[in-house]
Amino acid sequence: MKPTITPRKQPKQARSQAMVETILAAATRVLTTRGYARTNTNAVAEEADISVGSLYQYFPNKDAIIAALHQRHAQQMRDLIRQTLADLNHTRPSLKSAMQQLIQAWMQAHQLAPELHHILESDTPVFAQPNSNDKAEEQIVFNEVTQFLHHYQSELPPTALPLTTYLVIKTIESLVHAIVIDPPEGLSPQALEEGILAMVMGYLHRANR
Amino acid sequence: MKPTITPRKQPKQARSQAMVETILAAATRVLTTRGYARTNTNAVAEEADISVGSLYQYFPNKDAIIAALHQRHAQQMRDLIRQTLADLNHTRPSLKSAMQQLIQAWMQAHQLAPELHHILESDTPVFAQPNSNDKAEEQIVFNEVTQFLHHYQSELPPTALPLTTYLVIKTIESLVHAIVIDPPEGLSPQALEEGILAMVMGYLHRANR
Amino acid sequence: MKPTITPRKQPKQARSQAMVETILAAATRVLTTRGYARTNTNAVAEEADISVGSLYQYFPNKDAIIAALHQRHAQQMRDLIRQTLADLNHTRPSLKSAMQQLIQAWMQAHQLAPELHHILESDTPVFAQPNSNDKAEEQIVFNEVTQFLHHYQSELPPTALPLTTYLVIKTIESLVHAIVIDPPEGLSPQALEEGILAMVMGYLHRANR
Amino acid sequence: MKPTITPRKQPKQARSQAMVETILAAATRVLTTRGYARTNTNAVAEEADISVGSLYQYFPNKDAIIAALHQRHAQQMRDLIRQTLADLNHTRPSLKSAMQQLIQAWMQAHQLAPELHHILESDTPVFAQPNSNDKAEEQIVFNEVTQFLHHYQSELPPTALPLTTYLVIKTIESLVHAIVIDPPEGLSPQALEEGILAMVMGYLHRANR
DNA sequence: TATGAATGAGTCTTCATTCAT
DNA sequence: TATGAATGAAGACTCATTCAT
Repeated sequence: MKPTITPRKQPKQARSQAMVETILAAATRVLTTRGYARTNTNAVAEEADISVGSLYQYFPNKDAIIAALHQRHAQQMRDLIRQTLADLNHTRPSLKSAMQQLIQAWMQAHQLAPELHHILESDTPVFAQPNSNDKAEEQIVFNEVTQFLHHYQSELPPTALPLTTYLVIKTIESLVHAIVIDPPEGLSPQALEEGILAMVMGYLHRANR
Repeated sequence: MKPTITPRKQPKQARSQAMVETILAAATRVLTTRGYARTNTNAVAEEADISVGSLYQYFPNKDAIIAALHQRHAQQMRDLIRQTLADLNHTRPSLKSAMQQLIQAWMQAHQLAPELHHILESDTPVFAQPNSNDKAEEQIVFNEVTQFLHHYQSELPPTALPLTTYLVIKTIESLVHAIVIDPPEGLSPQALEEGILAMVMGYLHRANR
Repeated sequence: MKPTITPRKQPKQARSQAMVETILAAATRVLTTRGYARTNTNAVAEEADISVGSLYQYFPNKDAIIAALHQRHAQQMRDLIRQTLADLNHTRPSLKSAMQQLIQAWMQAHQLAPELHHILESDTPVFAQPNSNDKAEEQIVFNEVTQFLHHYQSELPPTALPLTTYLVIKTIESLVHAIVIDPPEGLSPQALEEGILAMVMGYLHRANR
Repeated sequence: MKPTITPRKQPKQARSQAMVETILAAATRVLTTRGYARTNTNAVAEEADISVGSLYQYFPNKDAIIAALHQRHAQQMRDLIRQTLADLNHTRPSLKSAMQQLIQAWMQAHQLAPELHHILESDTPVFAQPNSNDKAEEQIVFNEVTQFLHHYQSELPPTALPLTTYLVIKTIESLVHAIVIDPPEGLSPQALEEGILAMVMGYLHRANR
């Protein structure tokens, strides 16, 4: 029923790519200023200083814009995480230090564009399931974390790694999200970050008890 | 700018109360079937087998219906959690057992109406901040958990209780949410539940190490 | 097409009459406070502290209420004018003095309920033509003024009396209306009233020149 | 509270201007045929043979259309009056002849679109006060008449000119309005027009007595 | 390729009126 | 007779999308 939400043209040419960026930037501004309900294609086009017609040259419909925004933002966050994971694979610090860096990376990822992130998570409808590309990317991060934890396997309790990975990722992700979106009063960012680390390390080291 | 979101009539009389229930039930059905974007007041009225006019006798506008749904659902979830907390305060089992029961309660709470929960969390715009009543209720649960943990203080590391409470609640809540909304393939519910418990217990007992 | 706009029951009984008055008073308040567009039957009923159903016992539809208001107000104004005419017929002062008193009467008539008058004249649709009763009443005033002027015929130029009457009435009525509804800045009420008198007297005495 | 009433686009381009004219013409037809209460935007759009959407491209809301109609009509009337005043300033006829021509101009002005005029005056709510532009235009006519009367000052009684102007304008305007909107039976237009002239001349020449 | 005027289906919301109690 | 909950037709307005230029 709902038409595709993937970009109409693969922006291979620099010109198109620039246009897409312009539109997404405009959409970000409109979205964060007015919220999803008041965001409409005409406003985005105007903000991008192009005509609606041109906008539809690059996106098949309104939701495709939001989807692209979502995707781009998620990609940027993932890139940051993956970069950190790559670094850790080189430096190979202690598990605790590694976890600390990972948590910090996640924190930074959430702070790339906190307003947009907030709106995308809370004010914007989900369009179908995250598409297969997203799923795949998500899986890559999952695999990389699994691999990464594998290096520390000797320190870990003999739980199946996938479960460990899943819980570690979700815990970090969720707690960071909660802290950034709705910072609890009376608890310092510092203490919260240490708390997350304690949570994850407590889990990873529980077997030693 | 946006008008009130609170119910138009305090449904004190049984009749009114029934009407409100009828409308919310219909709204739930429409919302979970079509999603927020395709949910409109006429459809809700039709589903409830009443006229739009009647609907507007009980709710000042469309969003007030969603808000009421949100509130009612959150209330039901909270009630279940608080009931469990009350029970635990009587039985006072071991910390581990208590946590296990608490996690199970949270799981049940999420399964009261998983579809509605999903839609409300992902497809529905936030209407301003959760209202003060919600905030207050949230705080009550927080306080009860704090108090509850207080009984086990001797077992816990000397961290400030509010931070501990915050992290425990958010962790349970987030992980349960993730598991219920998007169950990871290859990991059994059983294992996941144990994993959550391990996560929380690892955190709470980390000091003993 | 539009149903009748005359009161459903001739309020012969005191009880009914009182009810009608209550409703009209409430309608006046609502109308002057909110304007016609925002005046609705439910609001009037509420203001009158009765149920809508009861309201419809006394008026067949919304416009009948406005019509009745119009009629009652016009009647009160006419009564005041006619009273003055009757007085003048007794005292029989000079033409000039008579005209002065007549103008003052018209002024008072417009100030019986200036707000209601304003709304009725400017914000309220006309319902069909003024009904036959109105027409008749209007005619009576016209006749009385004609008769009254007849007494001063010797002073007047030999114009057909109906024309004279028409112009005198319309001139007084219109100027008083204009002054009351939208008082011109920089001109004192006193001066304006004298101006109207000068206008009418200039006209009536023009023949002597 | 009520949003603007001024046209959405300044119809600078010929195309837009034509569209605005089309809409106003359609609105005139609908308004005079059905009356204000039964005039709705969809009907106007249909009558204009355009879509509602297009209508809203040129007018921000329903009342803005009525307001524009009002304004355009008033402008046309004023133009006619002002043209006559300009002519009189050239020819400089006798006061009586001048007044006669002025009255006739006012008569013509009222007959530009008598039906529309009637509806606009009696069936249409006032939208706030006439806007500042209207006020200003009104003032211009007032000033022009004042200036015009100034040329005949020697013939006039020593009344302050503003008062004289106000009364002359209002009298002509009101009587012409009354005659055109609801012509009295038994009185010929000819006689009525002469009557108005006599009224105004009687007033202006009263001092000589 | 870009433009942006035009389209019109779709929604929310109001309120005069009815009628079962 | 009074009540007031229920009705649902009607209408203002938005905005995603198209297409002639």
